Amino acid sequence: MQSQSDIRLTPQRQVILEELAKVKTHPTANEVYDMVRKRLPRIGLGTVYRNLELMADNGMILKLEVGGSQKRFDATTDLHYHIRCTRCGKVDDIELGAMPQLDQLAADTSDYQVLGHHIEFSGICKTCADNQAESATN
Amino acid sequence: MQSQSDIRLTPQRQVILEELAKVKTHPTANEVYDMVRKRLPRIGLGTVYRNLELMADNGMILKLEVGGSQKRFDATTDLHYHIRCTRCGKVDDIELGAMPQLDQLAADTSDYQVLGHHIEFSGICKTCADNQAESATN
DNA sequence: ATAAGAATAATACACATTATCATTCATTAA
DNA sequence: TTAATGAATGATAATGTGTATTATTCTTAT
Repeated sequence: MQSQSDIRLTPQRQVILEELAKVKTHPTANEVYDMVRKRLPRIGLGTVYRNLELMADNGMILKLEVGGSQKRFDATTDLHYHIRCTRCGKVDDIELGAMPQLDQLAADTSDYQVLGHHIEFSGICKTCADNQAESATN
Repeated sequence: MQSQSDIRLTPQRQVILEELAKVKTHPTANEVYDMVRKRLPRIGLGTVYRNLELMADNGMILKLEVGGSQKRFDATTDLHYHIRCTRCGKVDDIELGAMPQLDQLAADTSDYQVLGHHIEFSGICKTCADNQAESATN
């Protein structure tokens, strides 16, 4: 019944972790694949998927199951919230203090064993808003 | 530039709406398809997808982009939150007052034009917890 | 009744993710 | 050091969810 930190740090896993930690965005598996491939050109896409999943299960990284059709990954594992641009799909952190007490409230009002929560804002990012304003004045 | 309430209520759309309103769960498109097919055996899956999407755009229903690989649909359109069972994938409403003021906070601390938010709790539903307890005592 | 447009059903397609499996790599025990 | 064992990888096939296409059917207005 061990579920933590006994995974071997293969070169592939190390590079995946390093590349993920490098960026402040929240890349999809494919984007991670592209980043990693610059250093390990022969790595397989399956390996990236498999290891991202594994590291997320291990608590080493965070798997974001946000809106949109792709899952995203985050090297920062402490509780924080996100905002997603409905135009371009980009996901950013939102600077808003965590509210761990929500879990207790949810536990009180449901018959679930509550494990956690996530808040996802949606909106239009600055880039997309600017692009829109630009094409409107044309 | 109309985006509201001028869609024709075809028999298919009516049945989709009725079946969705009947359940308190948050079915996937495929589940809606199965429900609707009992009354309209010749309906196509594409029709279900197309119309769920259309009605969501229209604000008649809610499209939930929660964790897991499938989108879910909800006949209740006012702001409320959800909890998802990480075992079976089921999604239930959580009885927790809406916090619309979060949008303002998010707007203050980001350069997004904030449109809304959603809170998704995760946990283990009673059924799954009971099943687990049962097999543990065997 | 007829023409014009909208909606449907069937099907093909696209994309993200998972499964399979032969090969390679790492580790352990002689 | 070497043989054996199991884990991880890379290549590829398969699956599943959702979207696009298109010929046909249905509505509606005349």
